[in-house]
Amino acid sequence: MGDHEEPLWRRAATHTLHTSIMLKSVLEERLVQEVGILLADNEALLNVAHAAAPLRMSDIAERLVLSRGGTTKVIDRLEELGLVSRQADPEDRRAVVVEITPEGREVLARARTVIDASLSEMWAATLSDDEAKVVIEVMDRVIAAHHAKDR
Amino acid sequence: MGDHEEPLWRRAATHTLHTSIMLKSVLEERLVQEVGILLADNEALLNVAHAAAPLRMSDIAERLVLSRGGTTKVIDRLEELGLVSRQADPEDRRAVVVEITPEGREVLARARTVIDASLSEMWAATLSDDEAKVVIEVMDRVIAAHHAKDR
DNA sequence: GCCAGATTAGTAATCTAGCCGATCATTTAC
DNA sequence: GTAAATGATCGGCTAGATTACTAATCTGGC
Repeated sequence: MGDHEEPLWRRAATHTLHTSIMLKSVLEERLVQEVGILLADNEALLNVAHAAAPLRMSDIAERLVLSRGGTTKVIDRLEELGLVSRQADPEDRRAVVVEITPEGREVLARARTVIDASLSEMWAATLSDDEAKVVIEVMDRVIAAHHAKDR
Repeated sequence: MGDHEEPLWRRAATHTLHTSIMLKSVLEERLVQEVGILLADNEALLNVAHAAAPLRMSDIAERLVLSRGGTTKVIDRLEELGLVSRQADPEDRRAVVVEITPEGREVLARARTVIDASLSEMWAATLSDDEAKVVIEVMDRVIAAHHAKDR
């Protein structure tokens, strides 16, 4: 059985991917049932809520790693629910900026509660602070490596 | 800015999720273009190829964290391409077992090359062996915590 | 300055992967 | 032997990708 010789970084990557697939399915199920939004919707709301400056559609697409067409649909959905509003960008009349509404902030708070409950079951008691720090730093570096690559 | 007080395990989880979203989009793009299969197809092939005993549809569904209906479609696709074959399970006539074909093994080898190339760019030089071990172990424990939960 | 072509932002239309529910066949439990 | 449970598939549905399109902005030559 010792003929595999799989590099550690490969196993780290595939385990990360596999864990996230499971994680996504758990979070999405609870979010849909208890809050009525999708995980992508929550991500979009989070970004819109905490951005330093109002975000344009393409900014959101980039942050969510989503196509532009897909982003239009996400914001359509959120606007329909009254959780965000589209505004014309005064600086560029092609662009649309998205802002969160008070209702959006409420939903975001509820989503946070649900997600925290799910995550704490699976993560809180499962890793030490030191391990968490390593994971955070590794993930940051991988993202950075990716962004550095396609420049 | 110190009012956030976000727990480390939460950041670890969300960073993991975000990294995986990016990772999945990169891998899928290359796999589709260079090998002509999806990431889920590759996962299914991998499982079928390396299982100790032939896998049934529901086994595959569980391992891929996929619905049964979705699994039927994945195997339909792979069978259409001649990469796997369905066999009647002699032990349970309701069940279907899936086996990989020689062509499937070839495609799997090509997929591995493509995935390794992508991953090594982003991961190999990015984390030490010790860090990789921490990531692997944490991910294993999270998966275990999940499985323990819904029992 | 100013106009033509190239580029960029967003949307709309169409397509596909995968989820859910219903269904059929087989197996297990009583 | 009948009822409940399980394995797989099929049909319909939705999220998101892709492509085509419109409107606005940028760029280079004059």
